[in-house]
Amino acid sequence: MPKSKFELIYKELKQKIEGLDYKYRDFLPSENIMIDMFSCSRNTIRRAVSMLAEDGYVQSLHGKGVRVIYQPVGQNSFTIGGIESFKESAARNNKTPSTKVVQFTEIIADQRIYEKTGFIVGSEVYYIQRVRYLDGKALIFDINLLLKAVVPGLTKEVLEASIYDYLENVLGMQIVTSKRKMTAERATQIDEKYLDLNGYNFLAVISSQTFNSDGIMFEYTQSRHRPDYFCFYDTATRKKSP
Amino acid sequence: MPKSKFELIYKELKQKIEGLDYKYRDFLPSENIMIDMFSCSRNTIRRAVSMLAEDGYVQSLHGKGVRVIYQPVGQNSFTIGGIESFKESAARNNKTPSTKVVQFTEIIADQRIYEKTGFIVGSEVYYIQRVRYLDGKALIFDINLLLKAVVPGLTKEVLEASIYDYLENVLGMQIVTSKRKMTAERATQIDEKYLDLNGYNFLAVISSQTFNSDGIMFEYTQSRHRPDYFCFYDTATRKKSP
DNA sequence: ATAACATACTTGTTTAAACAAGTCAATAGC
DNA sequence: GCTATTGACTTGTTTAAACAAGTATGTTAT
Repeated sequence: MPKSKFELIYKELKQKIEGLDYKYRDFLPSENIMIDMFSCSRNTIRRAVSMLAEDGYVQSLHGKGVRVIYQPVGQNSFTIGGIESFKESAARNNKTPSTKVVQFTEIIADQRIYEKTGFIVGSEVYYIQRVRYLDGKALIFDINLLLKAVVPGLTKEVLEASIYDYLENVLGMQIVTSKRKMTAERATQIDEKYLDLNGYNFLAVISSQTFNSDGIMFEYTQSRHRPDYFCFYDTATRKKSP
Repeated sequence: MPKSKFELIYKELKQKIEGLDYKYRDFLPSENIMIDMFSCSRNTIRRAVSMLAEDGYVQSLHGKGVRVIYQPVGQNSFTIGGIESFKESAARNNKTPSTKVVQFTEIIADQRIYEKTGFIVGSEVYYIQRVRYLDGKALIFDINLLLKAVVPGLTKEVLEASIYDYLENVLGMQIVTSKRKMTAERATQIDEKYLDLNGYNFLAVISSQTFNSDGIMFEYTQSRHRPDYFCFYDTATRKKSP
């Protein structure tokens, strides 16, 4: 699977920053130096560096250089990254995941569902509820709506394993963009029924719409997390305004 | 203030998408067409389009075109955008903002503060607590720590207005990168004392570190929001992995 | 009819070059 | 000693070109 050059450079620089070869407040080698290091053009370097800037790993200082602003993070809560499956996140957070399917039916999207999820009225969708366990504790309650047309042969076994694995490796679908919304909500009776809430009466909720490589929104997910095991990271860069 | 070409194109396309000139699931004009429309090079177009993709406004489909995936959002809660001041967010959400300073002292960063905020031990910092009102309701509790060396002449008047205004327009400082963390937390006694919690016993919390154009982290902020007035949006794009 | 191919599109990657603009230190001139 | 300028760096913007690769639609040959 030959990756593109800028991705390789991006990955290598990222690893060096995470491995503290380049430390917080250090400068990366200048573009001209990196051109020799990686034997590529300036544009390719700049592309890799700008990806690191998007990740909040570095910041470019006009006329001076590119400074590392990455700081290693203390890992006690469950962090949410880019687009990751539950299994991938669990692995990154060094937890053992498991999943129980508690609901698996089909419905037709009506006006109310459209407003909540974005599925066009009349679409046939799977409606799924799952409880996610980390190291044996029921910490996350997932509600999935999946476009039936895009995921025809869905079974309970797939749901207990990983939908993303199935989509990407079996159906060959590529997940590309995910729009997410973060809120905090009171726990419902269903949350209380299925989760180990440990006294909490509220949850951190991520609602997301996922688009495949055809630009079709094929999934709506709501993940309801116990707050003490939840953490969402984000980096923003200021755009010149008015 | 002459902006760069790619920013102008980005802005124009963004407005057309928000104004529904290009609607959900539409394709943008092809790159070659836009080269003529804006009389510029292909790279410049591609840069503007990739910014829209980062915003979750469009998605590129190899060999086919660039599809709009922007959907207008229902506006009942307080949404968080890129890097925005409280005043800017309030304006965008059509609310009248006001601010009360309830604490304004100076402290020296110790080990505990370093671990929580990232300020180097021994730094002199301002410690500020403010209550933020939207349409008269006390909804947000803000804790700010600001590096004194970077913001020398800070006064209570500035805090009641807008720190960002002061930094950008008076001190000429540019805010560039912001690293943020989203969590949900139980309300403290201080929260209960100052906020109209309306029965809620928990809050949505955003903790952020802000870097200026010298790459210096000069601010740590914790914003504690009443959950029913809080919403955080984000877009992620999948990167090819191992 | 159908399969295969050609072709004219689309976006994706990479290189090269030129110029603008910010930073910093050494040097020249006072 | 001090200031001003120069020059050598840095990143930022823009154009141009070539080739790769995915998609759609035609036409051709079976």
